[in-house]
Amino acid sequence: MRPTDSELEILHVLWKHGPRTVRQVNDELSQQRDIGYTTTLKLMQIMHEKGLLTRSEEAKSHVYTAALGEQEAQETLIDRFLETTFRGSASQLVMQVLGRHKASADELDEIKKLLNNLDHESH
Amino acid sequence: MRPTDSELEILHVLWKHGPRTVRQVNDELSQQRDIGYTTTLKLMQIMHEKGLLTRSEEAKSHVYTAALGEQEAQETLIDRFLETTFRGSASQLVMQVLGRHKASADELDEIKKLLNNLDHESH
DNA sequence: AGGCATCTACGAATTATTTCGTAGCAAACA
DNA sequence: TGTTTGCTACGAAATAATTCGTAGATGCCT
Repeated sequence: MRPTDSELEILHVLWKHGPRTVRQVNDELSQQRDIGYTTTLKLMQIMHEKGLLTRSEEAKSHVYTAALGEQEAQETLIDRFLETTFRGSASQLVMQVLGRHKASADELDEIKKLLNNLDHESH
Repeated sequence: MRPTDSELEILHVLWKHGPRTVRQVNDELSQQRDIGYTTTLKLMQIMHEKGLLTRSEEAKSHVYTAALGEQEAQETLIDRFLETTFRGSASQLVMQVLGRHKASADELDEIKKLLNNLDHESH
């Protein structure tokens, strides 16, 4: 299941805040950009059909929940991005990202730690 | 200028082999998947309109060249991907990629070297 | 009860992308 | 010269993604 960009916007809201109604999601999205209520509604209905969201219909306003975790979604998207943009070369992607985007010292340390672990595994 | 997935396929061919005719690009793409000649032609014409490709019309078969470098294109795409999928957190992206995709020992070394350089810059 | 607010569902317009058929032109060939 | 081959240009269909208007239901408020 490959979320589109608009679908990702919605998923981000649900990942961050937990289960939400269309109204709540729309309020959040409205802060970021112009978007009509029925647009959000339709998107979430389609995502529900696709299985990206589950929903409880008990209350008058349905409450939606992301059907997949953030990591899980990111994995799918990375695979695809890596393939289309870097022809599968993970290290090339990493190098470009590190070269261009700032990471804090702590984050750099974390990455180094991870690298060392990878080294040990391969010995 | 944001290349689509199909456009990227074509750019990859041109980056790898240098200037090529529609026929040559199509021959290459045909090895990867089913695609009609006029599909490739149309795509490349549109990319030309958009300014993604330049072309020489001297010969009967036009010769196309990528108008932007591979790195340059990757930068644009990374920025967007980082934003939509990781909400801008570069280190999170790097961690996920390293955790999930194999890189050779040499590549890991290169990444470490880069990390050390980044460290020094920040001191 | 009557009117207002809020919700869902649905249809449809719009835009972008991908795909390919057809037509017309020009060079190569028999 | 007439036919075949290979090219470009163009139009348009098919698909996907995004957007929003309208209609109908339900509950709330006076």
